[in-house]
Amino acid sequence: MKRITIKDVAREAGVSITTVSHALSGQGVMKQETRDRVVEIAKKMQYMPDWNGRNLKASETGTLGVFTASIKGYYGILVDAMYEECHANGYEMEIFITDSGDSLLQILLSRRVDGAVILHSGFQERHEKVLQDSELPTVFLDREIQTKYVSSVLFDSYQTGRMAAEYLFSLGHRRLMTIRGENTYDGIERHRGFEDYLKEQGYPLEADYLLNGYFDRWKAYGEMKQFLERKLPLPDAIFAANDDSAFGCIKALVEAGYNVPADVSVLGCDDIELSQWYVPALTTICTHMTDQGATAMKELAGLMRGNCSGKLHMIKGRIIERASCRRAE
Amino acid sequence: MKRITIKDVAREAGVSITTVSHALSGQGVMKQETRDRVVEIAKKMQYMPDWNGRNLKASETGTLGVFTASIKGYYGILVDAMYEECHANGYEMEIFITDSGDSLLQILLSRRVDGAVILHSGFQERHEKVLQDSELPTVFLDREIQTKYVSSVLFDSYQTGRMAAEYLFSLGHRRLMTIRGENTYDGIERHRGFEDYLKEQGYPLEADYLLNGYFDRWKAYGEMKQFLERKLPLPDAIFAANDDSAFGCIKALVEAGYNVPADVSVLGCDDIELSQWYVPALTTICTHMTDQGATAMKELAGLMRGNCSGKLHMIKGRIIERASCRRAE
DNA sequence: CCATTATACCAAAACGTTTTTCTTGAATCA
DNA sequence: TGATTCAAGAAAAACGTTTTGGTATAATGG
Repeated sequence: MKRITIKDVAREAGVSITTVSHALSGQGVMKQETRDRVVEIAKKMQYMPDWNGRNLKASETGTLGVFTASIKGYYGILVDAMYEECHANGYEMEIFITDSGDSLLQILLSRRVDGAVILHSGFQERHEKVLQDSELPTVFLDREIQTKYVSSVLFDSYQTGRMAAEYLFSLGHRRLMTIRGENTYDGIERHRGFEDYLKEQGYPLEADYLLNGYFDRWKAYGEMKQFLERKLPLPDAIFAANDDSAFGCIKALVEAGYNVPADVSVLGCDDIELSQWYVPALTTICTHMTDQGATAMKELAGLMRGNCSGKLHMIKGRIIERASCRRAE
Repeated sequence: MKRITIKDVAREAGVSITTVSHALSGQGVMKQETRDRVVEIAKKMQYMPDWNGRNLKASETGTLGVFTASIKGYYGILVDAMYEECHANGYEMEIFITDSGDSLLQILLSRRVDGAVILHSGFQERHEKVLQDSELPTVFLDREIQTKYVSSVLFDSYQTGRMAAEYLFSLGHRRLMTIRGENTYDGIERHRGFEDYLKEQGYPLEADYLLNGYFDRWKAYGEMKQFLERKLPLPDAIFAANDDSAFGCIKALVEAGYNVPADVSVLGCDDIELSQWYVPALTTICTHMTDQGATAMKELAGLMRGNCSGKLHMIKGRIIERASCRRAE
């Protein structure tokens, strides 16, 4: 690959590289004519300053890094929201997809980003320590860390679980089922809140009515199908840990000849775009994913401007009533 | 932000920076004891070689760049597929989201990527010329460019449009409607194929039966609703330029009291994940999006290994029969 | 006419690496 | 013993920039 450097431009223009640099950046003093000529030549030669060379010298790169394990589905929405906010604040955004916390840290320390948003379950305590030492402004999106240079944005999963139970209770349902997502911190918290509320109300969750959906449509579909084959009494209502498992669950119910919500109410969680398009339109708890991503990036941009760190933004769920839940007679 | 450099390690270990570099990379000759000690110290200090410094020297960075205007929806799926393939080939992947072809080019030339996949409608002819000069191995995912260093992966949109018409014809439908996506090259081609086939069969598309959906659910929904208010005869079948507009279209039909497919068949295009979950399950043309992304990255990886360039991978659509289309009596 | 100032430009240092070349002292060989 | 090789490591150059600190030449002031 050929690379056109500042030297090439300097040679072509018959000036020093200093002059080229100054001409292009608008710095220094020189004849307007020289400046124009150099700019013209640089343009004609399609010269673009090398990012490595430039930023080796510079202390700031104008770039914020986003570190995640995936940009699929849920993560894609978060990252996309960050992008908008990042640009709105005049920063470039770089996305780094990494498998492990180790590689994350390596990239974090070796690449020149001015700040970072981290959304990675592989990031562990030992990594936190190193991050702390690096003094890089950082926002975490999936855990609570508040130190110097570090803020976090958190979704209140426990409260959401409680909210789900409370809502279904308020509709008059008492025999509840849940399809939990047990593979993430988020899922565990949602479930804990749900179960706590039921226990407090004196209707603790029965073992047969706890299904494992792993936040996955097909897993939830399979679990539900299996449950239906056991011919146990149908629950009044089901809380699915996310919209995806709600869809899987509804599919199994519909295929077995049941009607949602006439025979059983189903409550989802997330409010992904599909939910309003589904038939029946899904009643769900909005987790404000776009808001989560935007808030994280906004907080980071604030940190960059010197705002005080150590903040915690707690984002709360909100019930979106549609057609998949109904009041018990 | 504090940065630990090779100098810091050298000072701490009481050796030269050369020795540190050699010790860490396993190069050069030195006492095993020295090597071990330096490695140990570097680890303890959490030293990570700076990417800028390193790659300023190196000719290859082991990184492939993906250039796109968005990672939302459709694009997210493509990019995600690329990521898998990229890592499988031992490369790191960097995603650059840019607004314009100009900024794309700027990043392309200034960042050190070994190769690039471009999926950006803002990339224009004048940019192609510059790219050509740079000799960077590149794969385009949305247009046909085949030159030295450049290959392309294309979805056969024209053929897909024909296929759609042919399929609906084969079901016995004659009065066809289409909701086209006129804002992209892809959409224009799909539509052209669709209309050509109808013309050839002697049933040219009537003007009232051509709706503009811009590949968008809500736009399609609005257009369809507006059409229904005009009380023109319902078409036998509708070809929506993508699944999203199919959903919008079906929603409008259902709200107006019609049944899909009993009253009208609807054929989508893309086969996004939701399609099989929708009610009715959407009959659609699979565009193999994951395959498109993976193929592009695989081709790029091949280019990197010196495979000959200038290839064109044409990906064909395939009808997925589900529940939204039925045979005419 | 000498000292000062302004103009227009350039040389060199610095950024953090890797790599090539060089130095030093010890060991081996003839 | 003097020449040669080897080991272990260091100095220096290179990568492409920006920035700091010059250096000529011309213009100005007294």
